[in-house]
Amino acid sequence: MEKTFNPQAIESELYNSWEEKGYFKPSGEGTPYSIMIPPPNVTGSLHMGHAFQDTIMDTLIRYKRMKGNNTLWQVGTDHAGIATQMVVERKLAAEEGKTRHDLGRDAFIDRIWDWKKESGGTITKQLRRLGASVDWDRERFTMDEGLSEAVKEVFVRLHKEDLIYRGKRLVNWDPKLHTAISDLEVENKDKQGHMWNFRYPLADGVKTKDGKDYIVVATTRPETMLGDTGVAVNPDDERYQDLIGKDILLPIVNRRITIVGDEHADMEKGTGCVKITPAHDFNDNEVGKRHQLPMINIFDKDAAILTQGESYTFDGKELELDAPIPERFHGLDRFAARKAIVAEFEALGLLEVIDDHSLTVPYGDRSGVVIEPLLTDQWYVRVAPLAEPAKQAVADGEIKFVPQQYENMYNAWMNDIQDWCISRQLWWGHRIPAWYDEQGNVYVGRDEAEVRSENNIADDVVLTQDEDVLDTWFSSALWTFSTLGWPEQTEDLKTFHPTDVLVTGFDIIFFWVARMIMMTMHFNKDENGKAQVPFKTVYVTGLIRDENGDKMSKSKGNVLDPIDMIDGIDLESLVEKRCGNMMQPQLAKKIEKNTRKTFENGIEAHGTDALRFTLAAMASTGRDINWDMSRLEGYRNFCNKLWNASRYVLMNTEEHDCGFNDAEKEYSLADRWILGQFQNTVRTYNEHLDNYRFDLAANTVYEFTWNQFCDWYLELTKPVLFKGNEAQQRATRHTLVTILEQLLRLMHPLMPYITETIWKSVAPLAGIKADTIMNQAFPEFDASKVDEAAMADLDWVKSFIVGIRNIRGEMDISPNKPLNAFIKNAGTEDIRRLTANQSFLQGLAKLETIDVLSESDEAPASATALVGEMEILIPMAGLIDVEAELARIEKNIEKISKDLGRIQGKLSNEKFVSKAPEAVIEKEKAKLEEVQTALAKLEEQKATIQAL
RNA sequence: GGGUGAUUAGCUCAGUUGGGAGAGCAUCGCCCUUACAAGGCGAGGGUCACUGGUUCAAGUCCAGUAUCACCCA
Repeated sequence: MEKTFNPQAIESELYNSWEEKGYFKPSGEGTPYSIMIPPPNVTGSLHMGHAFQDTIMDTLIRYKRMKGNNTLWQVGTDHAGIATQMVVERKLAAEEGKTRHDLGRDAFIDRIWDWKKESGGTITKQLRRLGASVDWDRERFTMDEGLSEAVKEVFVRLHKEDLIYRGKRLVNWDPKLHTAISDLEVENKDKQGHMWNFRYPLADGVKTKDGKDYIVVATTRPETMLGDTGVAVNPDDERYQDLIGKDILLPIVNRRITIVGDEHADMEKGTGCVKITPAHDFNDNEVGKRHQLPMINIFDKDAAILTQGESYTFDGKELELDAPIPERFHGLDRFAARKAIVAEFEALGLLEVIDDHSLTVPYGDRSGVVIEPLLTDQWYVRVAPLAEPAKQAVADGEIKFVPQQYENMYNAWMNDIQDWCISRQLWWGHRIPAWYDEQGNVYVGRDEAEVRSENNIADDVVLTQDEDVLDTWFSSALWTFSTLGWPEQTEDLKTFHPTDVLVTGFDIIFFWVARMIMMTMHFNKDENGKAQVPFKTVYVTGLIRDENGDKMSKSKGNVLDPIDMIDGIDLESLVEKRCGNMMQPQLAKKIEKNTRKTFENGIEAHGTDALRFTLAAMASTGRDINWDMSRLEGYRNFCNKLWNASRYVLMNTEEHDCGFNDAEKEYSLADRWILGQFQNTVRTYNEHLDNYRFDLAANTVYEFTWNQFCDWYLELTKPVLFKGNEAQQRATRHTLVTILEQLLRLMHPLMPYITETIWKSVAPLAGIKADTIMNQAFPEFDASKVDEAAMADLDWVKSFIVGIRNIRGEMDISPNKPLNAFIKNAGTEDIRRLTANQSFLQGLAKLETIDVLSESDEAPASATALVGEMEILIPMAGLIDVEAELARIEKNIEKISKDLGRIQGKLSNEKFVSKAPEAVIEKEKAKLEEVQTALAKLEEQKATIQAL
């Protein structure tokens, strides 16, 4: 074995061999256990968040696989409608100067498939590098044939059940991408803006209570006044009560609109009068609906002013109402229109005041432009009926969130759920299975033939399919069952559904998790007809942020590629990667500067195992993670530690008798101790994994490996291996091999590569003949191997050695210098332990002699260490000066006196003694005695030395 | 405005029935000791955000305040 662990040398080759041998496939035996990967965007690449979640999924899958479950980790990608279409459109524009319209729909879609072929491999390559043990033969894509069938089937069935409908509604319109988006795709940002106060003249000579012939409305969107169809005042507002039902003559367009009384108008806010534009504001829309005001649309698809307002009723019917718009506004963009309208009000003397105002502005999360509420024809899922069972499933504990607090978030959203706008004005996606005849009648069916036959439509009637596609999340919502073959009732579906765990980020609980629960429960029933949940547990991860706690994003240029953590990357390549091909090139300079500052020397290679271990170690419950390179380095060092410990074990066991036979074995105290320690580690580790506490599991195994196995046990084997008899050596070798072999199995789910590599050398020594660690049994706790007496004895040995090391450390005595030790005040138990472990003590504390003093013996002037009541003396002659030892004793006395004070305080408190549980009091009493003894010994030592 | 979470060592974070404040990294000292200098041994470092309450006992439970983050309106 190499002296330093070199991950690159082993990883890819191992992965390929695992994959080739089919180890990732379900075994077909044991209790099924399945996880569906949250499908990443096919044209994207995996970021640290994916690496995090994939590590957790792989850890769970490998853990369960080793426990004998029939495990399936289903892999796949989604087609990411808007994102993908945008990428290909940009590419097309950059390379050929064409738009998708130049190509036409079919040709453009072909281009997207080409692009998918070209870039789709990125993710699968990354997943392989991460060691993800997914069953590649089952890889799915949301746009593949089977899944498209499922999408169609679901759409048609929901439509038949009247759970899908089409309607002219106010939607979130993205004027840049020319598509509707769901409210989840809208990002609300707080902005500083203005509030314009306009005078709206009252018609028919009506006057307000204080004698004015106008009222003042306040608005943040002046341009929409062209589409105003009413003004609302609060019905309880005495200032305006008598104006309800009266008319206003809307300036500029000279339309008569009515004053209505509605709670929406807040008496405290502004003037108490609100203009109502039902076609361009969600709140106004509600008001309009309540008062049956007409809706007037004034914007086109670019959010520029129309030449003529379009008026509708709330049933979506066109109205006869004439809504002319003066020519000077025609075609103006909404922001230009705003300026023009304000200027005109000012010119008319109707602009009262402009106030600064902070407001929330909706932005499209993809396009970054301000979203416009717009009246369009869209398809909707009526979600409320689907939400009921979905809420119930969580309430009943059929689905558990880890951490549990996310249930609140889920419930809050589900309780106030809005219908889901599922149509998108895009080309890339599942085309909506609806056809129109020339009269505009709509028919839904699996294909045109079905539509014709079900509706008795003659062949000569022209039908055209809806141009729109479905929201990507519509197909993702079917992921757990569509990937298993639904609508066919396949064996896979029966075996692996419901799945066990969903591992995902909190940011898509609404987008995906909730919708998956609703869709799955609606379409999947068990043999008793009970709705099936998609998964039993939702493990919600936090976000991975950069070292400053900022969200990682391309535009900030602080994104890290997990592969760069694994393989390393030089600074220039990293700068190029972050600054090249940017949507906002003006940011490149700043990003370059930050990158050069944060990663002065680029990034070193750390290997997959170190990355995975780091991610696991930082995965505490649902909190965001601030990425910390030094943690990664620390865990890479851990890999190296494990590697070298294994080298030591192999060097001392290979080609030796390791006792996997009938030959006599004489186990040392250290052997019995480490076997027990390991069992305790196994127990806690299992518990932590079962509770999804990957951080604690990682810590447990780290602590055992480094602080127990390496720091103590390996050192304790040296005296045996170098000086012991054959039976002793055999037993220690047996223990070394046994512990290491099992430890590797224990760690395999977290660190697959290094464990497999070492295991292949170690397993044969333990008499195991197998190809891979992957399907070895997972270690289970065995109480019979925990020897409590050995644990106590070894604790004593440790304190002895640490005592000597303390003296050496604090007195600057080289660890190489052999010392002579005297023992004072030893009890019979001390003597037993001392004689039984001479070689350990001498070896690890580097002692030349250990002499036990009898009570009458005169002790030389010494530095002292305490083990219980026993004193270890290191003669000072020639080594230690009096002042230094006095200072050391003084420091200890101070420390212990503090403890003493605290304990005495407690025990002299009558309330404590009378109310605290007996066990606690006993513990304090024992502690008191211990501390008092130690203090007395120290004082005694101090006096002795002072007397010199 | 409503809700959730966070605040513990210089940094990143653990701390699960309330009972001696922990880890990794960083810092300081000594050591290239025959598995490992990506190492060994030792050391220093914290009014557990603040205020009040419950309790014999609070980082932990309760109430409030402050700051930050996120979600919703």
